[in-house]
Amino acid sequence: MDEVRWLSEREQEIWRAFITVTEGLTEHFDRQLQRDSAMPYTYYEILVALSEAPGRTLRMSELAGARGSSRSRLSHAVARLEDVGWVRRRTCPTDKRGSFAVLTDAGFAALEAAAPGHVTAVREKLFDALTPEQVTALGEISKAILAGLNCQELSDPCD
Amino acid sequence: MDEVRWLSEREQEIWRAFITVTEGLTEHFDRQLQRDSAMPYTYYEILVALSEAPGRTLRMSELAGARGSSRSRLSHAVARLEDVGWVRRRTCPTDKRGSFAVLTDAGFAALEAAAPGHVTAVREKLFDALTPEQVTALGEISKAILAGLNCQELSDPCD
DNA sequence: CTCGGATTGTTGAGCTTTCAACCGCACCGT
DNA sequence: ACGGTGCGGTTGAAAGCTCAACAATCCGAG
Repeated sequence: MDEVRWLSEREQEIWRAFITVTEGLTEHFDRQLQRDSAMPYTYYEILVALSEAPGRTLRMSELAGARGSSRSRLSHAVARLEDVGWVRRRTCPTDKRGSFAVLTDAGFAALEAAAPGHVTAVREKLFDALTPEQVTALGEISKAILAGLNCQELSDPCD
Repeated sequence: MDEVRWLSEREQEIWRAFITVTEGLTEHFDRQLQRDSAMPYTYYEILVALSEAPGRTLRMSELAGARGSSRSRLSHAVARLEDVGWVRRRTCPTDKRGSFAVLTDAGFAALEAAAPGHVTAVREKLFDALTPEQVTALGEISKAILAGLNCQELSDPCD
């Protein structure tokens, strides 16, 4: 089974449209947050995750795992967020290898300030562009793709 | 109309799933290309665009505009692609400001070598995960979002 | 013809991400 | 207790992207 199943004309068109959308949306949201709130989208995600956690605190590994971020990336990011005073690190008492990341009041305030603009952008550019049926379909499509993505990063097909 | 239209529980769930998918897919494809063909996805896109152009040649601005890339990004990228010998620059005879980017034979060969793996990844992770109806829906959804994205980067609503 | 503004493309600095190497600590078997 | 294995997290270098500034050229108005 060495044969490549190339994309048909129609599939190519859909693929191009899809990839253009993902790039366009992420760029749009990233720019909006950077411009209005001086943070990249990935940092916004970190602040959100922390704000929803009990005690606004998460282990580094949980924070990394919650979203698909690598440990290294998160470590750098949290270092930067510490510099601007939005996050603080605390050592874990029960496991001295571990680290907690804690959202500071300043960080929470920054998130509160950033949220309206971001949510508005998401609504305008994503939900307002779609019919209710399309929104539903998008949800199901996303879950279907996610299932296929997570099933293995190992090498072999999951079916 | 200063009120923020927050996302409902359901909308949040869909949004999260969608953003996770886009991040997951782009990371997956980027890794695959980097691992198997030593190029990031953005470079792959540049090679594809050039390979489809007449004479495998495009003006820098056309190349940038074809995909949503900034001039700066493209300039850096082409510089790098020139270093590895996949692209060559030529000055434009009719407009001395302009530059052509030309795909070399080595670049075309690299693209031919990279394509099967990439297309296979796209098929496995995207198309195989969806039903035919979902594929159709994804195409329409993408076009709808694109229309909303392009209508203005200026500032004001397009409706 | 000439000047001013717009266009094309490049450059360098700063920031984020990735990759590989690494340290310290926990856990487990002996 | 001891030693190995592996986890949790950090670090530094290299690579890519963004942003702002810039150089060179083109174009149009006077």
